[in-house]
This record gives sequence, C-alpha cells and structure tokens, in this order.
Amino acid sequence: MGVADEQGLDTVLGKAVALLRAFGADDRLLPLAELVRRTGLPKGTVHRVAGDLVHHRLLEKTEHGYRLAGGLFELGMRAATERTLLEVAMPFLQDLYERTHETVHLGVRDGTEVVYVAKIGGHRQARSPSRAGGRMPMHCTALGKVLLAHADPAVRSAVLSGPLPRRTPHTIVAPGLLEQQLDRALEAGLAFEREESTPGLLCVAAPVLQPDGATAVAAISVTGPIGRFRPEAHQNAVRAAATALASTLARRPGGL
Amino acid sequence: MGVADEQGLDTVLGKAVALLRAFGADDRLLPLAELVRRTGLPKGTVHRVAGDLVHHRLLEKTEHGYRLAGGLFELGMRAATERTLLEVAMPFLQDLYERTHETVHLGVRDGTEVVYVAKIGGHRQARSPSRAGGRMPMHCTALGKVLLAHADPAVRSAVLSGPLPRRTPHTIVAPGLLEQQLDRALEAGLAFEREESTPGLLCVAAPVLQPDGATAVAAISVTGPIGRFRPEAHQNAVRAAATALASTLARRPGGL
DNA sequence: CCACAGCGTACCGGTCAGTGGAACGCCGGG
DNA sequence: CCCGGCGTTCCACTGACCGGTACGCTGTGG
Repeated sequence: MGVADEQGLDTVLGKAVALLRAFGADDRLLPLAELVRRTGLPKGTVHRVAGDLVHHRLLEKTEHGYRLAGGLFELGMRAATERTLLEVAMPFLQDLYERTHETVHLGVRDGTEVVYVAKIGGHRQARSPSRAGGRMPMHCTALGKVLLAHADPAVRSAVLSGPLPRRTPHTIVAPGLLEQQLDRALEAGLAFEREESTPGLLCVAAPVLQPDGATAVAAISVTGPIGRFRPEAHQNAVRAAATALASTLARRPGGL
Repeated sequence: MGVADEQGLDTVLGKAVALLRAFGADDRLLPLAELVRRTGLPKGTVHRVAGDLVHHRLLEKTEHGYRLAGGLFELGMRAATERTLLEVAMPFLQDLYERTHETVHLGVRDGTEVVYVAKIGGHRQARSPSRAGGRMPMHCTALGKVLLAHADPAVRSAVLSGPLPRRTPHTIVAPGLLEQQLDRALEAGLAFEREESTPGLLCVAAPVLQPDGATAVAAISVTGPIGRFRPEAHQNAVRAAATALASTLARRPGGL
C-alpha cells in the first residue's frame, strides 16, 4: 500500500469527502492540525476546503476545531434505502423493544460489513459499541451472521475467505466453524452471538427477507447483557418482528 | 433575485452540494434530466459531477435515476450535535412513547425553523408530515413554539417580524397572538398545537433547557390525532421527559 | 526572558482539473 | 417516419484550485 493511494485525493470533491470521512465514529471535534494529519493534505488546502465545507453547512467551526454539522445530518436522513427502511420498520422495532425492553437493532449489509440503521434502547440498555450509522464486521455479530447466511454465495465466500479478526476470546475465527453456524442460521432463520464482538453481550438476530425468500434486505436483533439476558427467550419475538416487517415491505409499491 | 444567485454554483463543491440538496425530503429517485432542471446546471456537468459523487458513495445510480446513497447516511449519523442528542435522549423518548403510545418527536432549532432529530411511533401513529432530518416552520408547531419561546430574543423577533405562512385554517398568522402564546409557553414551560400545521393533529411540547435555564437546546413533543388524543393528558409526561433529559445532558462533561 | 514548536491564518502565481457547449445514439410516441 | 426527450461522450479553453511560503499567536521550557 502506497502513501496516498486512497483514490481521489487529487480532486476537490475527493478532498472534501476525505475531510468529512476523517471524522471517525467517535470523534466530535477535530482541530485543523489533526485533519491535516489524518488526510495527509497540505495545511493550506485543508484550511481552504474546510472553510468551503463550513460555508455549505457540512462542517461547523468552533474555537477548538471543526465538527460535522447539521446539514450533513439532514442530507443523511434523506438517503433513500435507509430512510424507507427506518420509517417502515420503526413501529415493529418499537413493539419489539416494548416486548423485550432490551436494545433493538436494525441493520443492513454493505459489502462485507454490517451497517446499523437504527438502534433503540432504554435506560437499562447494555453498553454496546454499536451506533446508528456505524459499522461492524459480519463474522462476530448476530446481525452480521444472519445477514451473511441469507446473502449471495459470493459474499459469503468473500467473508469466509477473508480474515476473521478476533475481537474477544469468543470470536469465531475458524472459517469452518463460521460456515457451520451460517448453515444453521440459514436453516433456522435465526442467528446467535455470545460475547463474540463485545465481552458481556449476547444477541439474537432474524433476517428480513425479500418476497422471494432468498436474500435478506435487512435484519433485526435484540441485544442484552450476559446474566439476566437469555437470547433464546426472545428468539420468537425477534423472528415475528422480522417477518412482519418483511411482509409490510413486500406490500410496498416501489419495492425496497 | 437573479437567475443563479444561489451562492457557490461555480465551484465543484457547490455543484456537488447543490446536486445532493436537489433531493427534496420526499424524493427517492431523480433522473439526470430532473437534476439538471432543479439545479440549473448544464447537462454534461451534472452527468460528470453526479458520476463523481457516485464514486464517493454519496450518490447511487440506478436504471431510472440517481438516489442518495448509504455513505451519506453514515456521515450524517456522525454529525456531532444530533448524534449526541439522539443517543442521550433515546431512552427518555422511549419511556415517553411507552407511557403514551403516541408519536414522539425530538427537535432542535436551526435558524428560524425546527429540525426533527428523532421521530418514534408505533403502528397507531398519527399521519404526520414530519420526518427525522426534516424541517418545519416554528410558528405552527408545538415544538417550534416552545423552542422559540425559550430562544434568544433576537430569534423570537426575527420570526415574529417575518411572514407566518398559513398551513391550515387554524394556523396562527397574527404576530400578536403568536407572541401571546409564546409568553404563555415560556411561563408554563409547555406549548400546544391544535391543527396548526396539519389538519387533524394535536401536539404538546416541552423544552429541554440548558443548565442556566435560559435557552432551550432541544424540545420533546407528543403528537396524536384529534378525537382520541388529548394533549393536556400528556403534558406532565412530556415535561418530565424533557427535564430528565435536560439534567442528564447537564451532567455531561463536554457539554452539548 | 527569549527561543522554539505547534497551531491557525493569509497570500499568490502557475497549471491542470474542471468546464459546458455541441454532437451522438437511443428510445417511445404521434 | 420524424421528432422530442433522455443519457452519454467528446474536447479545447480557462479560471478555480493548488500548495509552498510566510505571518502572528500562544503556551512551554530552558
């Protein structure tokens, strides 16, 4: 890997996007110098482009640095797939939460990762690293595994043949074992996770299938802390929510 | 107003942002020609810039046109203010929903408008035009009125002196009457709305005040359909949620 | 007290990325 | 068949963008 092989840094747009993407999932405020470091762009350039972004309300300038601004939030919430999914799914997620009172996730697959579209939870919610709009690997999360099980074979083998980074002592890093679990998940229409992504967390997930029943457009999960939480106790509720959402989506005109 | 006085259309970034913003709150799929019409940019230019945006995962190209892509959603969910607010507030909104089983909104003020940060509701939710990430005028919504009441005097008078577009027969279009209501809202820490933005909808909202108690950083509301829904019945629940959220926010280190 | 390092800001001439008008091929409909 | 609307491609000109350089500020430690 070269020094500046991230494609597109030589166009204004590329620089702008790079600046925005320089903000990690946990960064709130980044000083100009830090943006310079992360993007590798010249200081003057960052100054100028960041200024332009501020002008367009995508970035906000404070005394101590830049932050992603509200305009970005507004645009993001207009993204077609996520918005539709979110609006249609919300009532079902709501029901599921009310039935379980545990953290509820809605996620989709993007490439070989899971993207969380929604996360709802109450005061007792388990401390989980997930965020709406965030990403996680597929092999170590219930959502990921169930999405992968119901995905195109090409995707499945892409993940299986790629590296399976260990995140906890319980993470499944053996491709064979993972494949076994995927088969079982495909059969059961349900996947489990036991401290595979985060210590102390358990999870059940069910797929939201397309009308043809083949691949999954999304998945729903319930997460809780080890101890009080028993995934099996919620599997029916999760599955019910997922299938209900699926049939509602199927009834939609434009699809998706 | 000239023909192309929207500032910044003569820079790549400006064009790009214009393209993204060309997508209204309800547009899912826009053909190239439509983008050309809305932005006023030359066809070739739109083609190229849109292509670049696709390349950066901000736009998605389909057979029938372009749509805002997932990358935008991910970026949007990282926006500092909205994200923090959303994460901290979620449990309180959840509680409120569970207590009322009506549509719950979380909103902030931006300029002279309300921006909805979250909207949660179940299957029985009233048909409201609001969307997460969407905007509404302040004078005709409970959220807007309570935010305005607890806002800087400059903002208040800016709205009062501006036009107050009529949206329904019940919309308050008289500045004097609105001011009266704002005073009452400031005093009561609570604002009501009765079919002022949308026929058939009623709403109560309470402010999420800053530690100093002066201005509001956000507001929470409960909305329901005329008939079964009585705003007064929920005013205590809404106020409780708002103050609880406020004190939780106050306890946060970085503020905001 | 001053040298220094790190930061944010500002300037500016050269150049190449971006520009947009024009022309093309493809439909579908009259 | 001809026509209007669409998406795509091409290309020579030009001004928007580039990034090195220099400045002023602040805190730090020698």
